[in-house]
Amino acid sequence: MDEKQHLYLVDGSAYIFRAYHRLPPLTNPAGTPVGAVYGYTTMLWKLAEDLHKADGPTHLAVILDKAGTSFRNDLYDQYKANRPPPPEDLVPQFPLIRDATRAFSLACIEEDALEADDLIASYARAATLRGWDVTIVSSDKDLMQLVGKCGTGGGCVDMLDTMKNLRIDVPEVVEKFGVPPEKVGDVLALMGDSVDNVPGIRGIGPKTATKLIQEHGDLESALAAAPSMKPGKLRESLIEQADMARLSRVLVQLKEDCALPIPIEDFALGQIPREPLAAFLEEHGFTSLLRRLDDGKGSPGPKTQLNPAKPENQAAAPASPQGGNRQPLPSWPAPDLSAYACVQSMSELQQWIARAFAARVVAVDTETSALDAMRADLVGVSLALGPNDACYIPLGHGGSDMFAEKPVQVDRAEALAALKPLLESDAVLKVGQNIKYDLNILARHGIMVAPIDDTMVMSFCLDAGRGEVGVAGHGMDELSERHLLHATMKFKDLCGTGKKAISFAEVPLADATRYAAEDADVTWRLHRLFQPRLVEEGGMRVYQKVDRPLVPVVAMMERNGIKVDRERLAGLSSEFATQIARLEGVIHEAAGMAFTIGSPKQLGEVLFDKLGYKGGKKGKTGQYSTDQSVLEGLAAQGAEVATLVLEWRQLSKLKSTYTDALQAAINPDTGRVHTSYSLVGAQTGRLSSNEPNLQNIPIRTEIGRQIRDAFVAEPGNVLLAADYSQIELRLAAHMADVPALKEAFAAGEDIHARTAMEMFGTVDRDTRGRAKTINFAILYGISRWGLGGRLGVSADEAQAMIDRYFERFPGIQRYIHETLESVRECGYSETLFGRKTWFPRIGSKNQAERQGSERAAINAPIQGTSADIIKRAMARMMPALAEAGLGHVKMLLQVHDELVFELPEGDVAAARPVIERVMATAAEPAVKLTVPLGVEIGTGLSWGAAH
DNA sequence: GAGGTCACG
DNA sequence: GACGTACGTGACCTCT
Repeated sequence: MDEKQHLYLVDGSAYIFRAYHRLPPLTNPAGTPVGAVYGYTTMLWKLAEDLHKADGPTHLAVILDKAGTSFRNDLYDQYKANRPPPPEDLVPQFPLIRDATRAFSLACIEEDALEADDLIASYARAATLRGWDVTIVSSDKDLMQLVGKCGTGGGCVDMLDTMKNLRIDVPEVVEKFGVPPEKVGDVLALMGDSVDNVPGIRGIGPKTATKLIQEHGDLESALAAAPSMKPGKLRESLIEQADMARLSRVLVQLKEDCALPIPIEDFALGQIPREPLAAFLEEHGFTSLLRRLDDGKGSPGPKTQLNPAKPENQAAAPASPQGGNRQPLPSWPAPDLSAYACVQSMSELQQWIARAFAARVVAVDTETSALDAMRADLVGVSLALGPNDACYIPLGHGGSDMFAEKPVQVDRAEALAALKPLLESDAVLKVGQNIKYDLNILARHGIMVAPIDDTMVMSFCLDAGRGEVGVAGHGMDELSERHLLHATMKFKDLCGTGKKAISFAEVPLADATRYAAEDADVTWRLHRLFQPRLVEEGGMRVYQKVDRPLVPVVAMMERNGIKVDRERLAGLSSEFATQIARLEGVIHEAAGMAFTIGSPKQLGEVLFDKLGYKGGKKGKTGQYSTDQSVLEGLAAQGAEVATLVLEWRQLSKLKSTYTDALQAAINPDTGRVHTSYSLVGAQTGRLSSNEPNLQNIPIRTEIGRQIRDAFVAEPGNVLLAADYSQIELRLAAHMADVPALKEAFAAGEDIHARTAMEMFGTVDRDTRGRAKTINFAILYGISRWGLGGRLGVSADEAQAMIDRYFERFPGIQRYIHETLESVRECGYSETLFGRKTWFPRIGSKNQAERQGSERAAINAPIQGTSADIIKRAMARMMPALAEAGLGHVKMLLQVHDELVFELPEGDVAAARPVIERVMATAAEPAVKLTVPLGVEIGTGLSWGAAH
């Protein structure tokens, strides 16, 4: 008949304490801490996966402690008396443990006046008597007394420690206690238990207790033998505290005859139903588990941070121009620069590290000798654990002046070795302001910092667009002044500027401590402010789902860098130089005088005053405009000089910005060019690239394209470029719900040709080009004058085209109207993933300003959604490649709708479909698009050849 | 430091 | 009646 029954008894209460201390302080979309719940959920998941395995559970119940006292308190009023209250952020998780258990449709047992251990012992006994095997899921040492117990029916007990993935049977117990399980109670009675406040015998620890029981067999024999022992402390303790030991023996004895509230048959496991489990996983943002549930595959996935899954439909917060300060400041003391510690010994450092482990959240900042994360040397590290509770650890001060005395510092390698476990611990959240920089600095020292939060990125998810025009608005100095009403020390005041500037390594320790520790302190405080705001204001979703996972990915791309062919660039530079010199001569001759061609002012005067060409002045500065369109106009009039100047400008631009600058940007250590991406640079959520900017390498002209050929792969490798095709138009078709455009994309049509057909009834080079212009005009927020100017038609004609467009593509006009209405009402626009961009000037009385904001507001959801999608693709890319055995493929660059990789030529065939799939499905499962995302992939020995 | 110009998506 | 006319960036140059 029946196969062997196997009952799993899960010690839930003990588990969540361990999970709490082992996992980072995660929160669910509602802001409730759920780190321990997550750990608990994954543990149940693992057990459920064993369901059909040979030794897996046929029956399972979770046993929980119920708050209150037990019979042991009647025996000993001090029992568990000195147990500290559970941590504040664990308390709200207790009820969620029951929810989680119910979500798995599992039984959950708790009884007043009974401890979980006693219920477990009683159930274990009942089951073994019936001949069932029992596995106790716990690592509690008290429960080890039960291991190996076999009932008359033939069932036996073992234990399973899911965290260490360890089976505990009799040999393991013997290894731990030196005695078999039935003697464990005697050992425990002697050694006591400080956590439960079981007294034991003072002065006797595990070693002595084990030895005594090994020698004498059991507690009573050991106590009886005491008078004949050799005189000493041990003998006296045993005699004097014999009663305490006997009391302890009773306290540690498990009660095996409790009434069983639910019969064991009721614990039978079936297939775990999808609901209510899916709803629970979704509610708490356990999306990786949710995905596995839907995949129906059980392999443990990557540990993911939590993501909200709910759309944000809360009422919009009133728009405030600066953002932030609506809530009162917490009652923190103002930053006190004299309160910070300078850590100059390993023992002090060890104390800070221990306290950081206990605090579980630590703000971290690194100080370096320069701003380039790929070249700078580490000079020091600062940590903050709370307001004014911060320190600076100098590691590389002094040294440039060989006569000056070097300040006392801990050895850098030793300090980093001590910091590494903290910085890499899953259980401690590391908070930084622009932590990507610190990630890169520390990665160069072999430390892979995780998990992280970034206050700069958090600020961006809250307040993008809110700062003054042209100001990034997410720098620490600004955030401190805006949110903490505190002016930070300025780097300039410490190190100076320009030629007189000194390295941070030369700053005296006292000043360096004040500056560096203040940064960490401020970062810690900002984190405390932003965390609840992200939840309340609905920014958590995009932060956790899109931006935070991207930080380490972008850091890695920056470290990867890309190889450029220096000789090729140098060749182009000298070619360009020759041409420029030749053109200069010709231009000066044509002008009849020598002048600075690169000066728009001088050029304007030469063209319009001296040579007498017709052209308008421009506004405020009273200066002639000489930009490309003006010069092209002159050239069309037959002005030879204009043509020459255009050519000169192109070559000067290419030489100074690219062929010269890129050679200088090659890192001497790596031989590659490492850009730096800003995650908060563009209001819409796009990345930006700087020093050097690798997002504007020429491609549109043949002469500029040669520069792309200088971006190359290492020998044996190729570059692979993967582009989203027309992603913004596709998103516009989806978001505005335009049937004709959606059909065209679904059918894989040439979208500009389709537009031309709809607009003009015919497709040729001319109408397709005009249609393309109109399509872009739509994305950018259209005006009749703007479109007319671009197409070279009157505003009235342009308006007629716009009307026709709206007619042929219904949905667009509605989208524009609804977007603007919503922005006027809420103050911000939103992407499909919930990224907000604020438009404080949408209601401006200045028409130009207001209309500018309106155009930007029409564009932001589209451009921003596109940015969200490629960011999601980037975050998923390396895990997906690694799963396909392609973990060595390097992701190098992102250019808004393009990703560039470097990989061995032989791996192209394998990598191509993975990259294609990750990019094409990047919106899922959060957003279901009604248009396909097209991805085009090319490879070659150079970036130019990969297109 | 501002303004003009132009490289990219 | 004038405004100034496409969205988003960053780098380089000149001139104050």
